[in-house]
Amino acid sequence: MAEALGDLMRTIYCGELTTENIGETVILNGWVNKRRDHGGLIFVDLRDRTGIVQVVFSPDVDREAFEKAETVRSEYVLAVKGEVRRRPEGTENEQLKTGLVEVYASELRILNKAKTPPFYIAEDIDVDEAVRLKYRYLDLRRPDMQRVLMLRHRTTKAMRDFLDAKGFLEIETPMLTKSTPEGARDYLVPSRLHPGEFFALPQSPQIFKQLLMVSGMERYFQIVRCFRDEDLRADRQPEFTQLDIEMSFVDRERVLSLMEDLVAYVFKETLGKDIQTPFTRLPYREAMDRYGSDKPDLRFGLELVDITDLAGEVEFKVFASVVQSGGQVKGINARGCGSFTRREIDELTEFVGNYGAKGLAWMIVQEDGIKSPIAKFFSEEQLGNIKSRLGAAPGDLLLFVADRPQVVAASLGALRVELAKRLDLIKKDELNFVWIVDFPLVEYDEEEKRYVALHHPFTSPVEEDIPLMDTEPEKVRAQAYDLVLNGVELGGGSIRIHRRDVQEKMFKVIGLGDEEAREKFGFLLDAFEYGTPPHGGIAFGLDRWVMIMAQRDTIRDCIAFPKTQSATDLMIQAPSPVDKHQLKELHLKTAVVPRKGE
RNA sequence: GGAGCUGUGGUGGAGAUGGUUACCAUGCCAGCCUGUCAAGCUGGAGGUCGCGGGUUCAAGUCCCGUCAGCUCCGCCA
Repeated sequence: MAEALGDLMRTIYCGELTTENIGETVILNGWVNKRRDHGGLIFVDLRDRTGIVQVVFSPDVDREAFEKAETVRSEYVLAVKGEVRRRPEGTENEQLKTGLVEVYASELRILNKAKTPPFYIAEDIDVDEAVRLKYRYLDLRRPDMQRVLMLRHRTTKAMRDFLDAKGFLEIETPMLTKSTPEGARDYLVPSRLHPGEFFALPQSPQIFKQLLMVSGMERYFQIVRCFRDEDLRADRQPEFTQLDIEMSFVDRERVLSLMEDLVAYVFKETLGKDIQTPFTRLPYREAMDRYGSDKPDLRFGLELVDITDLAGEVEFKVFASVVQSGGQVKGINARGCGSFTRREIDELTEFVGNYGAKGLAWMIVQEDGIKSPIAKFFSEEQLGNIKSRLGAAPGDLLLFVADRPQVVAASLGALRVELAKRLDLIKKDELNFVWIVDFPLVEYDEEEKRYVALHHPFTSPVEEDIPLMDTEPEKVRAQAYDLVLNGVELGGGSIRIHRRDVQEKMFKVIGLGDEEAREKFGFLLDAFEYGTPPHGGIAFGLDRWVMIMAQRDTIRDCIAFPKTQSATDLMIQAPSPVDKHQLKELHLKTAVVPRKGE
């Protein structure tokens, strides 16, 4: 029997009650977090999005309210009117923000009943994520989830405030747009009015924001949904949100420093943290050499050390042959890990195997020499050189991978992070920002047998490298930059190509023929002929940004209604088959035989 | 496309070597209880072990397949 809200509209939020309110008569609206029935006295913890306060139902105060309270259960929706009183001495609850007071209910309306929820609505619950996702509306009732969404709100608010103050305009771009080559797989939307043709959902508003620069908008931003039909990860969802930014008449330094100000402003406004600027700038090459990653976590050391030159001289065949065939040998000094058991080292070997490494050579440094199955292939002098190169001391464990540079980087880069986790070297509260700069413009794709853009095909090469585009494209540096925070790629951008001749050259390098370029990007090439200012910008992954600020392990926790790893929504059961008529209208036929029962 | 982990009442977990009514906690329901706060006490209901097949006299437990969730590789300009 749900009752009408009537005049019992809240006068204050549960979490806001303090000793200041003692003596006041207040009206609370919220959910029953917990009911404790003592027979002659009932306590109800009432919860709204601000917090919890204890409501007392006593027949001495109001018998009708008390009797109604006996029927109340968890998650019932209530309106309560009552007097705020200081709790009797000895019954204060220090764990509750409002624990010094309680509300004596003089009137209760049960606005709605509730089924027993499948899990307790509280912080730190231990429930299968699938259950949480199926009942996401209940999951989001939990205070820690609400806090993340509030933080997300404050983050976007701070972004908008900062950019507005700096003269940026928030402009929307189309969701129904055009499929383009390069990049991720598109989500396609069939066109009803144009049989056999499709829109694509944007992977990013890249081209539109550049066109807005041609339009003379000068400074643009957008908090915008992007879509990529690729496999998911803890930090990758098929639809995610970017803070997208573009500016005219700027160079790289101008963009980076303004973005540093933005980051500092947002962290100050949301978390109250002071961020030191400018951020470190680390060339891509150096990041790969020292950390084996273009998104290194700089909160700890464990840097990769190149011993290719030393390894080429040893009798150990695995090392020598790798070096001979143009590979690399690099190592990490896991300080103080000399006590690792054989089993632990085997685990690490298996770990690097995931990244293509065929093995993990190891040496334990002891007072009286080196303990290692491969030590016998090395002379004393060679061992000494390796030790000094890695700065090894007794008690250290040295780990080596010999392979193609990509495999060495991937495996040791990952091993570095794994070791840091195992050794607890990562300071959880540290925020370590770094710009990765001087990316190559293109890299050779073995599968496609052509050069592909490392960033995207609109990234400007460094001016003096332009001539190299014809001769040694892989040596051309791009005016591109990524912002990395604690090993997570927060965002990336570049100064764009704004000259038609350079853009055409770029298309040529990546093997995009004149005709295809014309067909796919003709409008862009045309636009570039009408007075395009030099421009550049960046896009940040908002979900990842919030994830780090909220110290969560997955962006699913920072998105109200996320998808599972197989890109489904467990709550609304999407995707789903559609009606035959819908398909017919869209001029579509599926090649799949529907499963039984569908 | 691949590797790994997980799947037992609503929820979280336990169930050596295959063997009688599948255990514990919590939640739920009922009763008692006027100061609790993840209240307490007493009693009760609730699962056939993700699904399918196989081995066996007998399977939650072994085998095969499959589905789902998560982590990772590939992929993600």
